[in-house]
Amino acid sequence: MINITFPDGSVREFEPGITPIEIAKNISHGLAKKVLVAEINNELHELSTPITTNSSLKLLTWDDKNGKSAFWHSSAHILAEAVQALYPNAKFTIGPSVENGFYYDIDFGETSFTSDDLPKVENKMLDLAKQSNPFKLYAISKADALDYYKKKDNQYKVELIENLTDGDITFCDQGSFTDLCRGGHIPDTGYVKAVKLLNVAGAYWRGDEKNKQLTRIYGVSFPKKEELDQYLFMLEEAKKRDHRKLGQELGLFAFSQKVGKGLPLWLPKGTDLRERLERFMRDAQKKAGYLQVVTPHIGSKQLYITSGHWDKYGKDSFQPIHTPEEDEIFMLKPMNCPHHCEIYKAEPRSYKDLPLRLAEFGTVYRYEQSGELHGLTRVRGFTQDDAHIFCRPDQVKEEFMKVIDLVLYVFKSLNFENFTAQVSLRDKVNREKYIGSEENWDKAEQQIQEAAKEKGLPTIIEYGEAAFYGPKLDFMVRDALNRSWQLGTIQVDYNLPERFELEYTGSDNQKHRPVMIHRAPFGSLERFIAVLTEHCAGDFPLWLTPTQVAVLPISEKFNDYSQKVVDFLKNAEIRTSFDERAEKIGKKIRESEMQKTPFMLIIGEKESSENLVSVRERGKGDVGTMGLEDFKNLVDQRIKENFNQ
RNA sequence: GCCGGUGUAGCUCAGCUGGUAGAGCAGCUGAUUUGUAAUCAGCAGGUCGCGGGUUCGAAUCCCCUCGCCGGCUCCA
Repeated sequence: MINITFPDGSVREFEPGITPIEIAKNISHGLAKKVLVAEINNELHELSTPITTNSSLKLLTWDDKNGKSAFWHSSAHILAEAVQALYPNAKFTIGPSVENGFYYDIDFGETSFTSDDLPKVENKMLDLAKQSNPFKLYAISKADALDYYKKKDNQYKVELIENLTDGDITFCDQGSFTDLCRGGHIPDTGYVKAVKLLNVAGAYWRGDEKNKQLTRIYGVSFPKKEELDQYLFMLEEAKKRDHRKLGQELGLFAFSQKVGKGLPLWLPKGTDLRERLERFMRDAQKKAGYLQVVTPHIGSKQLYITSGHWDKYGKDSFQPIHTPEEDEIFMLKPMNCPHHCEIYKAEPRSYKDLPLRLAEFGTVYRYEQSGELHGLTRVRGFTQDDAHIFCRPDQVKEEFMKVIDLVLYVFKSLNFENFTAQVSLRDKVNREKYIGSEENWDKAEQQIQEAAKEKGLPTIIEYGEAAFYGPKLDFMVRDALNRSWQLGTIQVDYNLPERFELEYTGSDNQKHRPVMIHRAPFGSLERFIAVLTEHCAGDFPLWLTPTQVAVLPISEKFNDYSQKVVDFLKNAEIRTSFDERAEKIGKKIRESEMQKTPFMLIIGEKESSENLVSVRERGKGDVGTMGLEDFKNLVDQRIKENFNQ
């Protein structure tokens, strides 16, 4: 007999060779129907895999992350089978599951495949699913595997197999389709009840832009039709939160083809919101000991030769600006750090001056690839809430922790809860692409991780994601469509102090080199506002929103009293709009609702004769009448609630 | 930058296989004076993204180019 250990720690005995599906049946009929795949000793296996030794076993269903992965991965096989049936010459490469579905990268050769072709593939997939063909995993020798794909003239699979070890290679059959695959499938295709192919896209073989571009088909599948409907509904809802749509509807920003792509134009309301955010950050930074500075939008070529950016990015940047006379060359500034280094150098520094924290809302320009531009999240001209902290090596960790506090304060004030912290370290192998000493890197990487840990941040570590000059800690937040964006960033830099020969006099009266920390809690105002907009679906917090109150007279007869209300509110520094048109109240309310105005004051006969306002609050509806002072107090109280929660 | 899609009035969109453009909303004018998500009527508004070609004739077909959208690659 063998011992099987379950996730709850319980252990049961079974005959050697028993399969997970038999164990599931043994536990309950319901479970046996629901279970999709098994995790045996922490590895995904088919339910038909015999277990011969003492093992741990987790029976995974649709409710488990890995259960979904197996389901979607298996769906990718069905996608391939459908494509093979319709396009016999298509060559298959890889087809994994992803966070929300699956894809398959396919070389269609000369045939063009477009989104118009998706429905017929989708239908074929459903046909194949209905056949309930079992997924059969079996071992194959490297020679036979290579032979199989060489006959099919599939250089991609051949390349994959060549990198595998003989003895570890498995194929998986379902219906008439065979694929190289390491396993972890659902029992048969019949489990897939609903399929939606979402889009086609180009993707480079092995993610390298020098390689051939393949056609990637994205899809998602479900064990129940209703779940697909729900998912599609959710996607529609998410689109309504898109900051590009809301930005236009709420009059926050615009783009102009004439001005140029990736160059946002801030409209009055957007500017209002943006300036308020700036003020918020400026105040927080003042308390945290930052000093505000201002630097020009351009800098001489020499500045960037010193910083090293000229060599590394010169060719891929906006091209230099030449003056009419002499050989003067300037560049649009792609970052603020070199300027700040020169501010550091403007006077001699003592160890007593450190840390020196220089902050600037610095507008920078970067030549981003055209295909990368995306609303406000990826633009060519943007403003960072930048600051550089120059400190002694022994202050790095403490400064780092203070910045984490600041970022968390910002996130809390704006009700961001779903963020992750990503620690980006060097690539474990290719060390030559990083500058700076091994010792400094090790020290910095360690300090970042310690600081994050002590602050209790939920972190993920990514190797190879560090900047070339130092490791970093990024705060990642998702947009409406679940795409992940980097917002706040904290980066250690041992490079620029070296290149700019920054120094301070220590207590030993010797010259020492400071460490530089780059940090931007918002990241950029553009991206931050984009993600914030999607996060709150345009319902900005009361303290931040451009228009806090709309005053809506029921008829023009009450415009005079309404004007008094408006004056009172403006005097109380409450941002107020006044709709004095001769429209019906229903229409005025509707339009204010669509503008997501937090408060509306409805003014009619009763209000004007009794010096009252009738209050309609966002999300609550009519909350009754009150005097002006009481209303002002209500607004103040709501603002406080946001910060105290 | 690459693959695919797309581009008609300020906005959202219609316009079949080629016969020189239409709706709703917004705007303007007038009427209406209204009680918690759209009052009515009239008017005005477009070199159909730009440039070229095919054709007797192009929003529609072809080529080029620009913007936008979905991915890929990139992101100091």
